[in-house]
Amino acid sequence: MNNKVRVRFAPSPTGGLHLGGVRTVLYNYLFAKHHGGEFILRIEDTDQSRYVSGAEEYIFETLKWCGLEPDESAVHGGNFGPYRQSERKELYRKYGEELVNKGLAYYAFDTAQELDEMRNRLRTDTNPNPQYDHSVRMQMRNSLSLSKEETDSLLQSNTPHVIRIKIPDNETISFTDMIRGEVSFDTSIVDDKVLLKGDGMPTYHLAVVVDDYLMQITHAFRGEEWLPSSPVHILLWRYLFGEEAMPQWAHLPLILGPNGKLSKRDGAKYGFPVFSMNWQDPKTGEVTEGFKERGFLPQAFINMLAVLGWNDGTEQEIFTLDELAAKFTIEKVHKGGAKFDYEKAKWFNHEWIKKLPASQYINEVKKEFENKGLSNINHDYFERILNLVKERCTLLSDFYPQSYFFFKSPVEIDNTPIKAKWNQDKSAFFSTFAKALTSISDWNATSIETLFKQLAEQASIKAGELQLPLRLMLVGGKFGPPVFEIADILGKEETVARIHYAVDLFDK
RNA sequence: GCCGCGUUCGUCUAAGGGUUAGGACACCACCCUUUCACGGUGGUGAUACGGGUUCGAAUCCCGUACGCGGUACCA
Repeated sequence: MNNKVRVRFAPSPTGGLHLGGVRTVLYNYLFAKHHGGEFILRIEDTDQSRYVSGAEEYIFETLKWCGLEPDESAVHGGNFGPYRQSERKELYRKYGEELVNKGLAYYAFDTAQELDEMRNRLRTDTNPNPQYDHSVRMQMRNSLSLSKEETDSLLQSNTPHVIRIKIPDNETISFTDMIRGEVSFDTSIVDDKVLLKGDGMPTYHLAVVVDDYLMQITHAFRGEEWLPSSPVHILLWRYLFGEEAMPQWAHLPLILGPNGKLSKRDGAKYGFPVFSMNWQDPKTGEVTEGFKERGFLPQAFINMLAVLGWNDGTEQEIFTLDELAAKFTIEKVHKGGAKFDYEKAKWFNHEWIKKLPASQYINEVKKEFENKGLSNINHDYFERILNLVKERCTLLSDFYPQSYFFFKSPVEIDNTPIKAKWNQDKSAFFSTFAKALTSISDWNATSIETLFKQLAEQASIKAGELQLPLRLMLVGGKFGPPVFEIADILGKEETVARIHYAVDLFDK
């Protein structure tokens, strides 16, 4: 076995991927690339009752959009498959039985009712959540409390059962987390977790250990909600494959919403996306909005997630994926949970819209224009416009309101900003200007502006006083890029037509 | 309840015994610009609390508070 870095992201296909999930993918990916290692995607679909159709496809689409393609997965292939735990079902039982044979685990025949009964019986104010552990295991129906004969006969008659790990009591288990350092637990408060379920599927606890071993995972990153169950996993490693073979672990801090743990409800409540892409629940039809559809660039989304809980030690904040891969180290991951800030997320997107040439996102924007009824847009013309207005756009969806006027002549113009100062002289100026424009031979922003200023001086009107009216004529509102640039792009004919139209309107 | 993890401006964070506690987002002011932005300059604003250790603590130790997570045949 070589010592090449191998990491995995192991989602459970139960719905859309939210911020925290994508960040976990990202950190896995960055760590792998940083070390020239491999990034594996493993689907943890061991709970058939929670399976949601479409969720797996969604995960792959998200990775594609983000540019975080796995080296190995159910769709990318690889030598350590299958990469779906449901397809590995047969593998797990033998490890469970190996543990039972070694006396480190046991068969348990308790029904759901019996478990309820035990918990109700033991529940008190100081122990609201009784566990199935060393203190009660001998009172339950399992291969420890039952005789060998009873157990065998139950097994032979196919009595539904699970395999539980037999957690030793009074032992301290510790490990070194790459982010948190030394962490330890007392096993007497750990319960005898189910390893193999009644339906023959493994639980997460068994599956993650077996698969991380079989897939030769060297470093494992997961959310900090897993920290409390780490002693179970360590014991499993010790019992099955040896602790030396165990991957190094890093428990990532959680991403929080405005009120604690970030949930998709927060998105609806506070008006920001929490999923990477739109997710429609196949059962309820409910749609949860995604960053993609909100108008985020994948580069910005990734960048924002990367620095939510990580920094490279300098003051740099804008990073490309390649830069991140080059600079990412797990030691620089912050220990505390991070509250997601939508305002800052938007800032990242704005920065990326400005940084990238419009050609990188022109197709997405064009799609939106088409949806709004503007089709047959000339590609080069459109690209020029996007580059001109991009610094005013925070989201991709801002491009339409910032530039639709290039494609639609203003019809109703609100002239209140200039109404008080509009007079005969100005009206005359614009008529002269329009006429003069017709004969410009070299049509560009500078020549238009020069002409405009010359004529203004001849008419003894301050050029500044004429700029806002001109803007209103060409744009229809008090916004947009520099007026002469607009005239330049609009072209001679259209510019002149808009001026004539508006002069008539303002004169009324 | 018990166990674990965490805690620096409103938010994301830097500073791993000696700094006027730095940067970014947001906010405010001014400049640039006779649109809206971009940009520039400046400003408001933080080491949760209490004890130690030390010449010296945001930094190390202990306690408290608060937050989050876990306590399923879910992951």
